[in-house]
Amino acid sequence: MRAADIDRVKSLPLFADVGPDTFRVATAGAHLQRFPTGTMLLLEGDPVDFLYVLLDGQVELHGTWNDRETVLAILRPVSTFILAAVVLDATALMSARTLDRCEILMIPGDAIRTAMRLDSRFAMAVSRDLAGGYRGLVRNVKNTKLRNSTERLANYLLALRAADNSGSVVRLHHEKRVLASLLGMTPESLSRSFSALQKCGVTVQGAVVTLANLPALEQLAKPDPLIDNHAPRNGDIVADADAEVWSSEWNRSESQ
Amino acid sequence: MRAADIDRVKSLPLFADVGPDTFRVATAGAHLQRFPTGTMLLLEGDPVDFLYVLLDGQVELHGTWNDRETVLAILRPVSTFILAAVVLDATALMSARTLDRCEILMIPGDAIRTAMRLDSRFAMAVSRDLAGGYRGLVRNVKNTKLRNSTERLANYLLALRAADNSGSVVRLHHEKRVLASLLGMTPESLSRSFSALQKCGVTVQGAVVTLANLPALEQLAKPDPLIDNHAPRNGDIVADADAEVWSSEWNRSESQ
DNA sequence: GAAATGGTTTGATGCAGATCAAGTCAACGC
DNA sequence: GCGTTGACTTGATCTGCATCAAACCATTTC
Repeated sequence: MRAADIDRVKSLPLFADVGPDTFRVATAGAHLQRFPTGTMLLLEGDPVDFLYVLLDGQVELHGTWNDRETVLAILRPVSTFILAAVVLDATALMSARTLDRCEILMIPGDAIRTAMRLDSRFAMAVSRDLAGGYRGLVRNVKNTKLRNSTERLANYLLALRAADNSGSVVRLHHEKRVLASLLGMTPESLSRSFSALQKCGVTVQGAVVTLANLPALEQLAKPDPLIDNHAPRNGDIVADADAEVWSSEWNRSESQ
Repeated sequence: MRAADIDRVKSLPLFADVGPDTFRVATAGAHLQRFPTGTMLLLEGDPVDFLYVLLDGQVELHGTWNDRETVLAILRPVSTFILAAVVLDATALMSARTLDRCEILMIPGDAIRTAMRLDSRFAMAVSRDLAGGYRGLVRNVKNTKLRNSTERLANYLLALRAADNSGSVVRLHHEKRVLASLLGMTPESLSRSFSALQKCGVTVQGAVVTLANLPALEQLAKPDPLIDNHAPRNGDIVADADAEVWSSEWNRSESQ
């Protein structure tokens, strides 16, 4: 593992707060691995032996039932996943598949649990990570139960814009069919939702989306800090505690 | 607080593993309170100052957006809620409302965070609790995204049966309109889903539901251990680790 | 360059579930 | 008793989204 990679791992919220000794215990036996596109890293139902740290590429988490499949989250570097299963030493509830060539650090679950036992600061960091992931999922559930598909898309676009702090042009980070499943709709419906947003100044060219009329888009989307983590708090300063920082997608969607 | 109540709190997974000293720190300044039916304990957006432990009665957690409202979970004793917000010292993402007269222990968030810092075993217990809650929500998301409303109802009934290990007669624990919202449908649709299940031997009389043809119901419901926490693991012994134990509802739906 | 491939869009149609509106039933109060 | 209230059901209708099918378009492959 390169020194630069070690720094990137250390800079994760999960490890930011721990001393070098705990860091050594936690990452004992960790190994870096590269995977080609489309690799199944983990199948739902499998026992989970490692905490995964995505350093490069994209990973999709999905679930299946009765021949149906749905995308639950898409991860981008640097993020950890299946922490919850590691903490409980349980089997995976979601499958993980690489969407690109990926570079992933795999940390034995035992090492994580040992480090937690030895260092309450690390255990607290794990708790904070899990709490943030929990709240991300609560937001996700509210999003799907309270909004229709066009509203979800509109808010997704605003969240993208906020995350990449881009101007009026945002780039989609993944294929539209993947995005559709993530947003809980079919590719056809996504396509039609995009056209429905034309009246709010939204135009699409491949992966490039132009938001020409932000006020109109926001009026339709009605972003809400209690659902969309990017949305502005009504008042004042952002509390340090809300370093929870992430919605159900991309970066830091702590998983399982 | 009565001695019996202390024992009930101690028997929570969150506290089961900790020594008497940590328990004393954690519950310092805790006070027991009674609330009438329909009391708003917490409004989404409010800062969360206490960890709540429901000792008696039922509490509904719900979320709102744009004049729409949805029930996210229903808690039954003994369970804790809003642990995630307490850990992060953040504002609530869900509102909490009593459905009955309730008896609730309120533990200052500071005390919880202090106890975590002092005792890594307690911090690990918090992590396990949050991890279990996280996985409950993952199951919930899979349930809503992968199943239609009749399938969700069928699985709900099977879960009820398993939780109360009742025979072929189960009792609904709450009003049908609340159940409908929890399952992500309207009361009218719930009513029609119940009639749709008649062909699987399901009959309803008020809160009493009779499951006269379990095999048929299961064939429609297709319960899955990766969604429904009650569902039988395919093989052998249930791992201790899966003491995660709960789906998104009733008991132990660790919240926020 | 032609053909094949795979993602995306567009159109026509169908259906699950929401909405709107009565109607039923039980509990409760005066 | 009788009327009120509120939960639940039933029926008629509407609509958002899925499904099915074809067309489109960019890449890749030979």
